Amino acid sequence: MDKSSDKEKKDGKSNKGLSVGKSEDFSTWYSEIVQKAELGDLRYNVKGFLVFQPWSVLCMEKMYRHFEKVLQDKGHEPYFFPTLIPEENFMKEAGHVEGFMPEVFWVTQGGETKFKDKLALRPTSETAFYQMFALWIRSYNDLPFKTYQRANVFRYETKATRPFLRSREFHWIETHCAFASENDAMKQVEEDMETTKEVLHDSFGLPFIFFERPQWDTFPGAKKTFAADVLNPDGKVVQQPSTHMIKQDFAKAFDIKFKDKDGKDKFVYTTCYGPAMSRIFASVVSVHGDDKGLRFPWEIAPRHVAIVPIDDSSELVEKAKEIKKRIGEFAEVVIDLSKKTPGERFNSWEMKGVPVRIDIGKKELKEGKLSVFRRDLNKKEVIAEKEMMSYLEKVKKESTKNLMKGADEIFKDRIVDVASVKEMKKAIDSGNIARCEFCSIDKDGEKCAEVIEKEVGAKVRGTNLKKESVKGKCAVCGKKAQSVVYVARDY
RNA sequence: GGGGAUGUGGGGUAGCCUGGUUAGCCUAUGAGGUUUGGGACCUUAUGACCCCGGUUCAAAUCCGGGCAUCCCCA
Repeated sequence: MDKSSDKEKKDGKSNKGLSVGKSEDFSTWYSEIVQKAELGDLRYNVKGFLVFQPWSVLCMEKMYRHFEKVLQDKGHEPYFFPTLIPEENFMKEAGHVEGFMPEVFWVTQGGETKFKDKLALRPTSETAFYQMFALWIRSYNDLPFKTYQRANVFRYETKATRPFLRSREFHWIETHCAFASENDAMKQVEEDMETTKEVLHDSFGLPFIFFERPQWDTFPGAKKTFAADVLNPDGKVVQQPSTHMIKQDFAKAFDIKFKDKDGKDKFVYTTCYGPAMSRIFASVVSVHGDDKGLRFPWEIAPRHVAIVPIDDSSELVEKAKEIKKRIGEFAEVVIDLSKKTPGERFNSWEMKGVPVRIDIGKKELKEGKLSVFRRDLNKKEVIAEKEMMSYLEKVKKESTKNLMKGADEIFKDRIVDVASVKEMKKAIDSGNIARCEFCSIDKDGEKCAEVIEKEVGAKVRGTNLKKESVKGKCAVCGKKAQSVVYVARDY
């Protein structure tokens, strides 16, 4: 047998499972898991767009529900705004225009009629919300005014697109809020950061660092931008929710005024916050996944339990149904009646990442026991059937914590202090985040940041919100340092 | 922004250099059957050369153009 047919055989087999471990080749692992666990179908024939398949949709729906509940509890009211934004709105705020223009999809025609004023497919909805804010907000009694919507937005990305991580259409929540004072607005920004921690870390198990972005890297039209960076296994960071303290320029451009207690008309202060479900999903996949495939925190698992009857005899199928009924509302259960061999079904549920698998065969039936497998620990054990519910409760309670614990380890030892560009390059090239003293994250520091981009191929992510003491010199230009910044490659 | 590749059934690929039979293989999918405790097997069926032009008796293969996609570097 020659080499090429050996390879074919190997390739053929790998088509079912993953051909590489996550740690040995993350990039290949990621594209494989997207296809093989049926998260998304990339064959849709518009570049940068993909079909979201059930296994990812079910998870993202849960994320949405969770996020929306937290936001509503904190006083945000839900809206659905139109997808189209008139060019006129869009052009009102100069900084915004400059930042988003290169990425906007335009609708220029309806049927045969060419529009005189084209319409933007929203890349974000400030300019849609704000014109309505101007109509709705009258008095200080209307403030704070806190809204959100779940929406899909469109951006003509010029960087390489990747499924879920960066697509030209993505799914997110955007909050838009208005306040009477800058102080109130700043408190909202802090609340947004707290929300991010509650949801992303405490519920979804994703570790991140919140940075204040340098002045040259703020949201177009914002005064200050704070963003959570999640670290990927390959050492690159992914920007997750960001929250923005917006300049009053927007309120002025859209004429959003309120009559204050003193009888005077004043402009509001606005903030916005944008957690992207599709991108958070990408982080859940890449952070929690292992060599066998996906793993999910219980709360956002597409399904919780898969029951695999070893063969298709009616007694086993009946037993599976009975167990499903008994689990009832406690967890979402699928019974796998596909005609694949048991081994293949075991493997495919592990790849798909259900937290618990229950195998039922004649052996279990006879002994009144169940073979159970928990994905967080990849541990298989035999339990008495009557212990089933307490076992599920235990896994529900522990599995998210276990994943979180594993994920928190990621940052450990990955932050390396450096004092020169050379050291920085070395640290970044070996998959770390570099931390150094830096002249300034105001405009003055931009030149040094450009040097870093050019020499190291990485970006200044900003300053950690936890205050860090500065005593030395900028690692790039050698002038007196004012900040400690983190530098990383990003997606 | 710069560079390098590649387009062959649903997915992954061989064939291309050196033009020539019915375009091979793995996988997926449909049907039938034997199986079933960690990625089974048999029979059978469906299904492809990116587009336009050129060279030629003959093009998946060579040439030109277009379109699309992927990778790397800064």
